[in-house]
Amino acid sequence: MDIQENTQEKPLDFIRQIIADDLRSGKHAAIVTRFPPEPNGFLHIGHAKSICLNFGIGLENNGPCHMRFDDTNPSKEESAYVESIMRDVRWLGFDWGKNLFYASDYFDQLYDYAVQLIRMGKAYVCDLTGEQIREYRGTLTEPGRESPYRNREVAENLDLFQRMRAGEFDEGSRVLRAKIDMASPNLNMRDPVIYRILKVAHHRTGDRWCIYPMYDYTHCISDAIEGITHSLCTLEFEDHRPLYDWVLDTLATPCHPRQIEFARLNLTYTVMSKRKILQLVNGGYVQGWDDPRMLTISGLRRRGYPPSAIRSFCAQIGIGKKESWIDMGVLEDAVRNDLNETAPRVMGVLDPIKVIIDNYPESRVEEMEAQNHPQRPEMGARMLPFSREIYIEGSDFMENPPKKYFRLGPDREVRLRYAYLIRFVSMVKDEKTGEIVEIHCTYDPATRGGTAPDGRKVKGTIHWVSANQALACPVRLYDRLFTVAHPDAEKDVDFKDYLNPDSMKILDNCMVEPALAGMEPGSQVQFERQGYFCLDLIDSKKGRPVCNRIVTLRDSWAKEQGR
RNA sequence: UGGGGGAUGGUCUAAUGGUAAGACAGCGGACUCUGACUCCGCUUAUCGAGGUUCGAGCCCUCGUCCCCCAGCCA
Repeated sequence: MDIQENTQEKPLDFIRQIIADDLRSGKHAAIVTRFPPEPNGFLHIGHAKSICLNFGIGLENNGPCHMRFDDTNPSKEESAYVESIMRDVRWLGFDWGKNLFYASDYFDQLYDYAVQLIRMGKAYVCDLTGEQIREYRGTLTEPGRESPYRNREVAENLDLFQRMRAGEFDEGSRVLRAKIDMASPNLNMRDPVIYRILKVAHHRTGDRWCIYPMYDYTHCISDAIEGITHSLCTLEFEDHRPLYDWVLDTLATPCHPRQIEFARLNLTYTVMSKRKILQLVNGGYVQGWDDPRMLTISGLRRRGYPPSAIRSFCAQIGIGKKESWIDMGVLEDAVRNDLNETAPRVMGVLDPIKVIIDNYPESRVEEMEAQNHPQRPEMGARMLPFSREIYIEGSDFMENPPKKYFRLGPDREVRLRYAYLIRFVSMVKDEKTGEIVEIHCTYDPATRGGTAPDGRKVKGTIHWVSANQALACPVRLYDRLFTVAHPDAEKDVDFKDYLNPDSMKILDNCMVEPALAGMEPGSQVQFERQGYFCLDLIDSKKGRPVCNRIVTLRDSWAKEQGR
């Protein structure tokens, strides 16, 4: 697979420029990056940006990109998340080869480094409570005060730290802190906690440890151990960089990677934070983490997004330091572009209305040849059964059509795609409801295939399925989860108030062409004139498809009507 | 009123002292057996004020606005 598809001719983003400079100057002969998720939740489209960046840079420079789980907080982490994260990254098309790591692999080394820090007089065991530590830390504008335990002897610190590890003290009773500067204007430098007691089993190390290292201390050392050259993270870690550098400058680590921060992804019409996504799942607003309306990787997969579309989206939005909101339309555009190239075309009628072709022989069934992709003849053709009774789309007939309506109506002629020209004769309405229940037409036998030998022009072409051979197929129409571009913009309004009540519509009466019966769950198709759909991975069975709408086609008629 | 970042069309991204470019959105048109695709055209931007320079989005100065930081989370 050519994963570099969209990275070829674009100008380099600022991170890739730094990397190119480092290569050119000889600072580095090779590049090593890493993707460092915490296994405490599912990956979403925002992570995809980071994945594409880190693995993309790896691919471009023939350098590895390590997969490293940042698993230093066992109270939140589970191996189930490890599995799902690996699955999602692989599905996105990336491969870490043998470079699978866990921060927990480094617990022994991390401990040894901490002992070194103590020996250097650069770390101390502090007995202050959490609350006291906060009080001593000072505020944004006032310096902090030194802990009364700050000047403990090295020997005492060593002893206490060893006993912390041995489990002699209660959770929360003591921590190990780096001794830096309580007056620093950067709060992260005011003697940050680097180890805390957590009497919790770890998903990988079990009960071996009851003290666990903190992120700031762990991440930089893990990077250094692995020989990472460029450690890419999001903007909120900018303030942490001085601490990242302090640890690596203080300790004799194998190398000193450079941390570079970039802006995280924000998308309109959705929420991105783990906390809010969790609320949607736990509150039953969506049907789980892989609900097709969710922008989790698993949700996108279930929705039918090809990984290549997500990759090209990530390439398109670029990397910068400015906080930005990408319009959902850009993501949708990326899927349409991708699927337009690859998805076979198919006939599917979502809101069937029966058409009876009065002059067509009752028992006859013809086979009409239909292209699988009009622009790609190499994708071949299939045969569509045609007969006297067919279904067409409810919206393709109007009793009183407005101007510029090209479809079927009284006294009109339209083309049935790949079949015949038909002309309206009459319609039958339900006596009680007034609803149109069937339409009678005649066909022109001379127009087989869809072209009139007399050269007469027919503006409208509509899709159809043969009533007898059609396959009933439940369809779910998905739409944006929220009705406003920035659902979580207002602090005093619950973002859930903006949930789109029509984000999922379930249609039970859809009729699709028989070819769908032979398709594998997960396959993507275009229902001509309607949109891209996929056969649901879970609910579709061979021969009994259930389809999800991935995205609609652009629809200039709908736009016209909206005016 | 501490520290760290950031400001280019409606939204993203580029221009690395030398014609402000591309994508998405929008508008208009062509083509069309998908009102799709494709193609053509158009509208819309350098936060402000000074300065340096032949020349500034880019360099300097002073402002303005926005974001992040006071977890024993990552």
